[in-house]
Amino acid sequence: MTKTLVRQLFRETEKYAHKNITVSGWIRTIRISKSFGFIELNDGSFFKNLQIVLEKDKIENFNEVSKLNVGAAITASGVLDMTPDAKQPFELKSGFVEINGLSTSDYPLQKKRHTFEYLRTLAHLRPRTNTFSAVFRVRSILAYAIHKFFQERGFVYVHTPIITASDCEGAGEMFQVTTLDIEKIAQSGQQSVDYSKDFFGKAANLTVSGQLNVETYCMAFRNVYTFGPTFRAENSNTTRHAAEFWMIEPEIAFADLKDDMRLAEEMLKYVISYCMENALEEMEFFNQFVDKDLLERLANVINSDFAHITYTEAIELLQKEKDKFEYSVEWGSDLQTEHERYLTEKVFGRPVFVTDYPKDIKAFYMKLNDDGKTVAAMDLLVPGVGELIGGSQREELYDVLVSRMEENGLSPEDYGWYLDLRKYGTNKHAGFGLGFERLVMYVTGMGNIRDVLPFPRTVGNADF
RNA sequence: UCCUCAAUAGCUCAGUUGGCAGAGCAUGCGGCUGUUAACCGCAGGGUCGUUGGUUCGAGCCCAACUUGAGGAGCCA
Repeated sequence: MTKTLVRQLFRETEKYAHKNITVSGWIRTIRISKSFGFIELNDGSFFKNLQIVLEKDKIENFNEVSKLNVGAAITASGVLDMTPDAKQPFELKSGFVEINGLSTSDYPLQKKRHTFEYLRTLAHLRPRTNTFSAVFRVRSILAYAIHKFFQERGFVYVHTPIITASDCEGAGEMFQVTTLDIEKIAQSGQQSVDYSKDFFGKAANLTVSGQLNVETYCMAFRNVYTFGPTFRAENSNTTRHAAEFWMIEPEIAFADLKDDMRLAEEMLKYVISYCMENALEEMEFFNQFVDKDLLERLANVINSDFAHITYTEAIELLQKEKDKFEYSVEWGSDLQTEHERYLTEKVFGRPVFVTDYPKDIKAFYMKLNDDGKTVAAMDLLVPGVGELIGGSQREELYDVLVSRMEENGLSPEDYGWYLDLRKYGTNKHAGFGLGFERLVMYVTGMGNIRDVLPFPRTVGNADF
């Protein structure tokens, strides 16, 4: 039996109108009267449901079907009827229903609104709800759009390692990876751990960033990107942080900070446009039920040029408005969340690049500017989410990089392979990191990172 | 890690000044010939997060703990 997908019915309606079709899916709602009834079927291929009409005298097992619970899996055949005057454009007048899998009366998803907190406890069932079906289809489409953007421009996709024995990169607390029996070590009472006995012969961790590794491939392929999981063991409990998240890190050779920002802006506009064209129904749903200004805001992002401001200019601007802030603003300290949001939401009302931060609050590998005080770094701030992208031009001068490492308390001998890149054919290069979940949040309007990760891992929570 | 708030039926919530534990939805049964979170009737469903305290009496007041949420820091 050839199955028709509900997506096809909506996308190529003329082709299926008045024809006999067979569909399979799960019951979202069921309404039964004495001699007829309706089933809303979702087959997973499309955001919207197909209404199936059941008539007692046309369906052999009507009584059995009428007792089905929400969540049951069925296969139904019949004629696709056009219903231009009804709420739905068409419906399936069913003549045959096969029950594939029953559900029970304690099915936890009701035909009503649930809180996101409750649905987080049902991570295995929540993709069956409207909101999460929309979120995770958009997540998939966005991931594809990112690959499409970079591949169309000749970027090489590099798989940087998940496990790393590199010393700290200053990007955050790391999860240790070990095959040592820690219970045995604890019981033995020994004072220190002999990592030479560990799997890799030294201490190893899960990666906090693929950047240093991908820079090596940048120096071979010129334009490269990573897109993979990243792990941070920070004890941070916010709507924007997870212990396991996905990051996109492009790196471009023979390029400076301006090229980097141009790339970031083009990429963001590209993936948002792609999503709005390819997830129409989902985006409309978000605009209606999650964030009323979403489509307008995203259209504004696509059509306007991003703003630019240097860190120093931003500090001057914020100092004039200091009454509005809880925290004071001083040159040399990092911008607070309230400052970032004020800049992007109130001052500019669109995405803004803040550039040239003081070197002391940024990473060692960032390009030292001619003033000797700032580095060629950029953060892209967006309304609603805050920092979406962080990037920089990299320090390409061997001696400067070594002294920057020493200033940051790192031993250059631990980074021999990284320094080699400055020894053999160094050139200006730049890159950025984009938190994929923050992008999904920005595009969907969802307010909590736990609701854009299929199975979120946060402090104290690794269920499912 | 810090600050604030919350926890009552399967879900979403109400519960007055400390005095009999409530509603809607869901569930079960019955009704209904075009429903759209269908509708109408009836029924079942509770250790009020946990532990302790104050009180004649605690869902309500107090303390600690647990869990969750929001904000801050850290960051992507």
